[in-house]
Amino acid sequence: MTTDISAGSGARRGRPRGTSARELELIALRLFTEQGFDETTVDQIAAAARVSRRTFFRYYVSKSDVLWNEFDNEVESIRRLLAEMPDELPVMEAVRRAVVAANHYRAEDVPELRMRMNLLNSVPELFARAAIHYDAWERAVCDFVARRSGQPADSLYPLAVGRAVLASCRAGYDRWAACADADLPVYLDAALRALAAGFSDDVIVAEPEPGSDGHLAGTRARRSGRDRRSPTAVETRG
Amino acid sequence: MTTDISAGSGARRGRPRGTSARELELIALRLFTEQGFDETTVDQIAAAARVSRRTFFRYYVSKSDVLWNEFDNEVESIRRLLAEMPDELPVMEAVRRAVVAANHYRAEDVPELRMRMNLLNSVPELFARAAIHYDAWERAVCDFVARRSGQPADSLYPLAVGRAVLASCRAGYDRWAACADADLPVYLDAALRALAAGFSDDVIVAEPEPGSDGHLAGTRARRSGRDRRSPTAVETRG
DNA sequence: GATATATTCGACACGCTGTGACGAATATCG
DNA sequence: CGATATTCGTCACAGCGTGTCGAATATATC
Repeated sequence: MTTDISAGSGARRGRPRGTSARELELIALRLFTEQGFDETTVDQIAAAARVSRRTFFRYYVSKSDVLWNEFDNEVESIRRLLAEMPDELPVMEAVRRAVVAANHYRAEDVPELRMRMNLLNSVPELFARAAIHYDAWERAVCDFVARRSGQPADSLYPLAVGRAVLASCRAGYDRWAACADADLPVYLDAALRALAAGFSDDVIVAEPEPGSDGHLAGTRARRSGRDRRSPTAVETRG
Repeated sequence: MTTDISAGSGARRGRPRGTSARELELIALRLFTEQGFDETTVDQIAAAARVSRRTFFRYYVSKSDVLWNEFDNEVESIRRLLAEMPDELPVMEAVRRAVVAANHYRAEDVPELRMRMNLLNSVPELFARAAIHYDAWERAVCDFVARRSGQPADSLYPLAVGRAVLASCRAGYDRWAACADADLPVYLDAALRALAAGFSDDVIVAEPEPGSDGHLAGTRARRSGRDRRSPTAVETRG
C-alpha cells in the first residue's frame, strides 16, 4: 500500500518523516479506546503525533483505515505461506495450515489485538471499513484456490472458498477476542476444520472450545467452557 | 428499521410523506449509475425526489445506505423460511433450501439487481457499508444454527456458519451478476452445495456453472495457472 | 367548523471528513 | 554552494451528517 521506505541503502533524499503509519495507528487505537471513535477527531490523532491533519491523510486515506496497518502487511505473509504449501495437500488442508501458521502472535501483542477487535466489532464505521481490507485477504486465498483448481480467480468456487475461509476465521477471531483464554490458532484451526467438514451436523453440535482435547499440538486442555456469553462478543452494531 | 407505515387502518394523522424510502432508492440507483457515486450528492437525490436534503437523512442514515431498502426487508423472509424448515433436515440442507427459496426474483427486477450489484462491487464506500447490512442476514442464519445445535448464538460454530453461508452466497451473487445467463438460485444452490461439501478437492475442480456460456469461466475445464480476474469482478477498492 | 394533536417537512447552522493546491522545510547529490 | 527530491503545513473548499426549531398538513375531538 504505502511506499516501502524501511529497507534500502542509507537514507533517502528529502525531508525526514515526522511520524509513521504505525505510530499513528497506535495513537488512534489509544484515543479510540479511551474516548470513543466518534468522539476522536483526526485533528486529535494528528496533534498527538505532532503532525498536521493533512499529514494524517497522507498516511491513511481515511480515519477508518488507521487500525489496519499491521493487518494489511500480513496479507503478503499469507500469500507466501500458501505458495509454500506442497501440492500433495488437499486445498482446504493447505489453506488451514497456512492460515493457522500465519496467526501466531506474540503474547505481548495480544492486548493491542483485543482492543482493536473490540473496536472493530462495536463501531459500525470501522466494522464496515473492515470489508475493504478483508478483501485483499480473501483474494490471497482465492488466488491460491484458483491456481490449485485450474480455474480463473473470478469463478464461483475460488471466490466462495476465499470468502468462506475468511468468514470462518473471523468467527474464530471474534470468539478468541471475546474470551481470550486460549491461543488464537486453536480457534482458527477449529473453525477451519469445521468449514472443511462442511459444517455437518455431527461437527456442529460439539463444542470444540479448548476445554476439549485440542486437535492442535501444544495446547493443554483447561477451562471447561463456562465462559459463555461474554458481552464483548460480536454484538450491537445496529 | 423504519417505522412501518404501509399496513394499518386508514391513514395516519400528520402531514403526508413527500416521498418514500423506495423512491429514494430508485432515484439514487439511477443517479449513481448515470454519473457515479462520488459525483452524486445527496442534494441531487433529494432534489430529484422533490424533498430537502434533511429529509433524505430521515429515510436513510447515510448516503451509502440508500441501496439497501429491499435487502433489509428480505432478512425477515429468510428468518421465516428457516423457521419453517422441518427439524429432520440437516442444518446445512435446511439453510440451503431456505436461502435458495428466498432468492427467486422476478425477471423484471433483474436489471435493477444487476445495476445495484455492479455498484456495490465497484464503489469502495458502498462495498464497505454492505457489511453492516450483511450482518443482519448472517445473524438470521446464525440464530437458526444456534437453535438447531443447542448452542448460544455467539459461540464459534453458529457464528462461522452464518458468515460462511453468506460468504458463499455472495460468491454466487457476484458470479450471477457478472454473467447473468442463468437464474440466480442455480448459482446459490451450487455455492451452498460446495460449502456443505467442505469445498473438497473433487468438488472444487469441477466447474458447475450452468449453460457454460462463452464469457463465463471461459471454458469447460483446465485453463491453467495464470488467471487474471475479470474487470467486472470485485476490483479496485484500495 | 374550530381547536387540539400528531407527524412530516424545510431551513438554517454547525462540526467533521477528505482533497487539491502551493509554498516552506529539510534532507542528499553534484 | 546550488540543484534536486521528499515531506510537511497552511489554506480553502465541497460534501456529509446532525441538532434545532418552526412551518405545513393531516386526523381526532369538541
